[in-house]
Amino acid sequence: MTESRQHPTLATVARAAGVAVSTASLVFAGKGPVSAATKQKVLDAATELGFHGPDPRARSLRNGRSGVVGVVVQTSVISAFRDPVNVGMVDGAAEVLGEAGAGVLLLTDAPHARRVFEDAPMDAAVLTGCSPWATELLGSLRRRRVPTVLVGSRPRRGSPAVDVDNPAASRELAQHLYRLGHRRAATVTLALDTDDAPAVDADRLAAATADTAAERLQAFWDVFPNGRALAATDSTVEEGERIGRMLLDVPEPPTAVVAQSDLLAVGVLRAADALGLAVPDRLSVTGFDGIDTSALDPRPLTTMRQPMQQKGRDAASAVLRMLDGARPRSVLLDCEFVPGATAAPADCAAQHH
Amino acid sequence: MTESRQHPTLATVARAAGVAVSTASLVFAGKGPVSAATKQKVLDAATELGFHGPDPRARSLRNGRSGVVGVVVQTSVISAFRDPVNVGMVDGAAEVLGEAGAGVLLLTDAPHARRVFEDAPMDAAVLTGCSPWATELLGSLRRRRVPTVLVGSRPRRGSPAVDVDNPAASRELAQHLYRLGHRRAATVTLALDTDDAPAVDADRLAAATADTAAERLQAFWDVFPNGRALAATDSTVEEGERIGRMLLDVPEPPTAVVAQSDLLAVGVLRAADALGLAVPDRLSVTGFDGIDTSALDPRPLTTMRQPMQQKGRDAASAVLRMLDGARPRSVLLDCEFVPGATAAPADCAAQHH
DNA sequence: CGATTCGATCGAATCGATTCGACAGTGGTT
DNA sequence: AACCACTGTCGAATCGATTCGATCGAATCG
Repeated sequence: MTESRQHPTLATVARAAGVAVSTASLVFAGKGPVSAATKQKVLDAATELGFHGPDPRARSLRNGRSGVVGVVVQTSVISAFRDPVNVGMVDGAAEVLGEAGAGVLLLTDAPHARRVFEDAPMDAAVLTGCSPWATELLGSLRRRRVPTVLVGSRPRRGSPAVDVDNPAASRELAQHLYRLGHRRAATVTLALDTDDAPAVDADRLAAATADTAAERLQAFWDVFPNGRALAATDSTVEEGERIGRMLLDVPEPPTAVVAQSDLLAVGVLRAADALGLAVPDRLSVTGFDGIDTSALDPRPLTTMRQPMQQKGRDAASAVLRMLDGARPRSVLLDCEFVPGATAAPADCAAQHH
Repeated sequence: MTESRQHPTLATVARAAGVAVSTASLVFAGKGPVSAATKQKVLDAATELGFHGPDPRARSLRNGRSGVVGVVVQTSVISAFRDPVNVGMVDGAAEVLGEAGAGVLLLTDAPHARRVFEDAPMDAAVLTGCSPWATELLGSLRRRRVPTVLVGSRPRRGSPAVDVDNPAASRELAQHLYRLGHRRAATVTLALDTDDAPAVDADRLAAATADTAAERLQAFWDVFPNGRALAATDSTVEEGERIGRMLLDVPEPPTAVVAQSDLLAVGVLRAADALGLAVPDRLSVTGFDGIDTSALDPRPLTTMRQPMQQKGRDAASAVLRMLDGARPRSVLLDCEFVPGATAAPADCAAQHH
């Protein structure tokens, strides 16, 4: 009686129902053979005592699973989720994980959250992006024997990766411009490393820590070997405009700019507007991602649409398979070319300028 | 020796170091008095065996804390995070929780994720928004004795709430318009309930499930008792434009539109543009939130800036205090009026139209 | 009718840590 | 010399479930 005000546990309920704890457990697990009468007795006792299912903590200790998958995004939540690509990815992952009964533990690589990262109960992890910390975080996860899937980088140390085929997609965009007659092209890359300086040369590419940015730049240079490349620090419209101005506000501006993300591309469009360069007449601009930019700019972007949510879904199912002991292979998803209206044949006047 | 390939546990390490489990535990907890020599022995044994800290699952069972706080957003991640207000809130919460060593479990009120919601290990929860499910979810959390803080709704059933002072802020905006001479005003509300129909009357307001939308509408009607009100289904630019057209494409359009969010306000601006109504000369538009809309529209919005991240931070610290046994009071944050450039004195021509 | 299954239930071990009370040794106080 | 406070260490109980093997009565079979 003195325990009537305590947290009810399986033991409490079992006692009240006059059965063994193990039997009560069977009832809640829905397994084993339990007579209807006993089941009802247990359920009644549970309602009576206000017991609403077994404690997840105890359960997770016993079966070694917490039912939680960590999803690690770069830097802060706010800056990661400013980019619809990340949001789409997390959404896709949350969808699949949710259906499988697993929760999403949102983690960042921020230093002040390292304690959480190290201590958080998680059965598996999805590590997105390519921060300089990624390697370190991956190491920590491997030590803890947490199966990990990478998103947006190459497979490493036995962890499979889910990503789009960046080289193919980027080459397709560059070649599209090349076939339209463009010979003077430039590119705005995503962050390649922690360096804030925009100038990018072959050495910096070789030392880059961000696989995605590096692959896309390499593909660009495969098609335009002498194309100028400047690195943005973030995938935002503002950065796109800033770098765009640097590329376009010169005596002999390029006739085409390949931006490594749609947000950057919109920024380049703004820069072009400000400098009086008509798009696509005088300047062609391509993006990457295929997000909805209609709210940002009326001109539909020429871009590659990448399946963001699918990336999240695939990463999630890979991670779930790893929990079942499988060793899933890396996944390379295809992008889809979106013609848009920001790329056109190279303007003769501009070429002969 | 046969256990050399097993998961190392505290017990394994203790045995290898020749000390008791309890002593080894002291070492990792950094508590109790342990001699430097013993400490080193344990640490060495741990490195040797590849033991990297105690298992969070076991720890959480023992001390009844998992170090995880659930953050519940409405519907899917992708639609919740389309709104910068939610992102800012989650970011603020993640920041405070991270510093306190707690993880963020991202949950949705989606039906297919109910199992996760019920079973997830969490010590406390932050419940955002006012979906029709909120009451039910709150009930479930209370049964599980999970301390909960609400964001964006009124305090309920002993759960404190963190929110901005919607009545005051909304009244301030409406009065601003009134003082500018506007007498024919209309409003675009956020979703009031699950009904998709735009028309809103006093009865619907009385039955509304979304506190925020209801409070803002009430304040609007306090100032403009006969103002027309239409409800959006989402806080998006598209919805703003759709409802904006319904409000403005009539014989005698209002001279001012109060939108309940900045995204809706930008949509109204678009609708005004499309109908040839100059802003702010012929039409004044106000928003709410104070997000950065520069990428969406060059005209700085007249709006109320709400401290989104602060909401998240306050909710997080309230929840942490509840974990310490306190019963924190609800928090009402102030908004800041942003003059912007989309509200101007009522145009005489329009008034006399 | 005795032997065999099968279904329902129970007891006890286990998951991996935390923590409290006990205990031995050490140095200082009167 | 007897006593005390304190430090460092240990053993054992505990958190709340899951699960395996054992048990026992009843139904089935030859």
